[in-house]
Amino acid sequence: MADTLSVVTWNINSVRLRLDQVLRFLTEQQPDVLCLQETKCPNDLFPKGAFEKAGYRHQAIMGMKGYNGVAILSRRPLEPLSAREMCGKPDARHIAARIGEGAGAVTLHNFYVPAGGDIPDPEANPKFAHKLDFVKELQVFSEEARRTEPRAILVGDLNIAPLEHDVWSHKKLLDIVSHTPIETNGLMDVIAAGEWGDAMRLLKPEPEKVYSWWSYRSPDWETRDLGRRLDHVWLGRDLVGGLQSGRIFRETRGWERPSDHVPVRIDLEID
DNA sequence: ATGGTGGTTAGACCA
Repeated sequence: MADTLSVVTWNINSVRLRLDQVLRFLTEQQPDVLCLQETKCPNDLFPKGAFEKAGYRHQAIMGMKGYNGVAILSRRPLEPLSAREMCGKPDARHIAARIGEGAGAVTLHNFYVPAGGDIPDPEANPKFAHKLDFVKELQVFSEEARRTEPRAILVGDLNIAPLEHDVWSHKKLLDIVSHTPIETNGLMDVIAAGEWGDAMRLLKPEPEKVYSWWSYRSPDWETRDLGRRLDHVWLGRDLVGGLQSGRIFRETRGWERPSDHVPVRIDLEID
């Protein structure tokens, strides 16, 4: 019998400040699973009860004070898996869970890759060096996942727009952190190592422009449309064939006091 | 070449 799983990834940039927006989105769209990044919320202050009331009783959270933070909210039972300390730092950039049981189970990984600062030089900018180290570690992780977790899904704010049409101007952004060749090549190596299927690009191949983020610093984001695709859903090789549909909820960027990222959703047949 | 905006949390730090 066909079982469809809907998964959304959304960098919310403070889950407490935008709790009403998350609840509105969940009420309207009712995805099975919502993966959040940049919750900026210690675990003991996470608004668990509000999400439970909305039907998302099953939660795996990994937060810290002030920065970063990831969470998985689910209407289906989930088994929390151990969160990884990427680059040896306990900085709440990964969480994982298993959803479903037996042969139909999938493993879901939610990552928040470091943004990397402004200067695209690892010698001059330790934040960029950290980002490159993180991507290398993601490659090692993906090789392992390909061998041991073929029914895996990797989502998150990866802070890299890997393809030419993942940004508003490929040429103008080649020196801009998130689209430099060292980052985009690194991310393509991660995809190759995991044999991941890039779900949104399977549905909307190049040269269609696809964005999930618009800077706060650009006024008239909607008309100028200087976006980038920083948020990703990747499917392990045993899941790619089940991909049904996807959507990017661009309209949430126009909500009052929005996140600079918008939700990205995929619907997937898992058995 | 620069500065533009936003969140956390109380002066920077991060995006």
